[in-house]
Amino acid sequence: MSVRVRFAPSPTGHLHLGGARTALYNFLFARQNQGQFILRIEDTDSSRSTEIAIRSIIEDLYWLGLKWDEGPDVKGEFGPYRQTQRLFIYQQYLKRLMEKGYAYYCFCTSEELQAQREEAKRKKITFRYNRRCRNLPFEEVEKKLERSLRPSVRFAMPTSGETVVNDLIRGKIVFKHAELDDFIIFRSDGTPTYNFAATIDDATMKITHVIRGDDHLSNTPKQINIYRALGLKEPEFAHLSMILGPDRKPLSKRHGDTAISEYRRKGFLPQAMVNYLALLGWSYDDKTTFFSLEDLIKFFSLNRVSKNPAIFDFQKLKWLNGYYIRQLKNSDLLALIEPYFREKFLSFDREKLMKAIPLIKDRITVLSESVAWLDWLFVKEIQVETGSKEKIKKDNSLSLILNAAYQSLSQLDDFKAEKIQNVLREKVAELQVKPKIFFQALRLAVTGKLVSPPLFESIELLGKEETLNRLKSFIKYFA
RNA sequence: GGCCCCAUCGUCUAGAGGCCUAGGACACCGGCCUUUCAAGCCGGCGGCGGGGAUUCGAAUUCCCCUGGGGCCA
Repeated sequence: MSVRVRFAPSPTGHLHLGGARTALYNFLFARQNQGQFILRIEDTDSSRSTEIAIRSIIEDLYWLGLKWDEGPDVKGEFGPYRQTQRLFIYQQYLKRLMEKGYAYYCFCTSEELQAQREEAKRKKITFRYNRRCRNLPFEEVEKKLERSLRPSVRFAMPTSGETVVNDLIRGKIVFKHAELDDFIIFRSDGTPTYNFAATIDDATMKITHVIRGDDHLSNTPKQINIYRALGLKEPEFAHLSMILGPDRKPLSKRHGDTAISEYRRKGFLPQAMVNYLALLGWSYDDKTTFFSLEDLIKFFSLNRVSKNPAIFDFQKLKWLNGYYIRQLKNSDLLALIEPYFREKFLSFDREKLMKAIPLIKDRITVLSESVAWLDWLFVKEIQVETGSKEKIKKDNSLSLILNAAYQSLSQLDDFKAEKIQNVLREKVAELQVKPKIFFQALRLAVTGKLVSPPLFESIELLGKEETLNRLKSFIKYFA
């Protein structure tokens, strides 16, 4: 039987890092086994689900390069792929469960249940539903229904024995039935609960491997019992541990960006995201670090997925992103950073930007940073960083240096980096100043910054006329 | 509170009884290169949560504790 896995997000917000990793692992597992990867939207909580979120999740998954074989936007024979459109299926299976005696109406009110809860608390025992409605006589059920009481529906769990989950990552986990409750599978408003809907979906979509977050581990015995009650074949389970923030709490907004779309916007590359996420909880061996999606399809395996929760390391992601930026062809990098320049400048010289790429390629770690590295090249008037002048030499050598540089450069016809360097170095020797002082002064006058791309190449790019203009006005106002 | 999961450098991890004087990567520190910042190269710092047990021998197996997390309430 061919492998079928799914990623089943709730469209209540953006695709976040944890979800992306789960999707990635599912995708890899499917591809590696020539199986099917399915996208299912768990939008039963319609109050919090939005169309925008669905679109954004889909967009982010595609951006990461994770394509699915069946989903809301890709037809497949097990659809529909949105839970809100599958209500009729849940009702069908609910009916079957009721007929087989594995589900029953529960007329207990929330007040009654609350009272039970409080009593349990008082007696310091664990609250468990007392199963009062489990064996209601048929006539009584009928009578209550006729009085149009709106019952919920509970699943009749086995009362003894145990359910064993053979988790592909964690191994054997035993849950005693005595610990498990007759949980609600249909609410009194006629909507299915998560555990029921997800299970029926997985079963009817013929999912063979459920790879999902750790937070569902405790739900698994309930779900397995639904499969069994229905006589359906259970899938394999693999539970991934969570991604945590630096404080070891589940990753959330207060730890910084958690949405994939945010990373995309700032200029992270999908290659880096995929590589980083793959390594966050999985490893191939003791040294290999770089993996393309193709590599991962080849090398990924569930039994090398780590059991411990992983703390998200933004630094390492950035480092990886810088690495992938350096691997890019210049023309590709140009295309990627252009949007950031369009956002900042009404118009700019695209040729110039292309030529500037080698100067920043080793320096940027996120695409959006390219603007701060090169803005001086495209503005009419540079902004001199406050306090920067004070950081370089304070005596009057500043004007001396800049005048000398002006003189040399103005006499230079072949305005190329190498030539620029030559004449300036001559000046440095002649004036007997430290190269650092000389060049930092010049850098500040030309770019307005003390940290910039390599100076001579920068000056060449700026062009003779503009360079001289900047020197002149800098001398006038600052030196 | 009940049940469940997890535990190796600050972080991600390698490690499935002797190959471990615990390996790699990020971060950090130092050096080289150098006009700044990077990149690159070289080097350094740094860890098996604690206690028992099994064994000739334990990071590795078992038990307890502690800590973190999840689900249910």
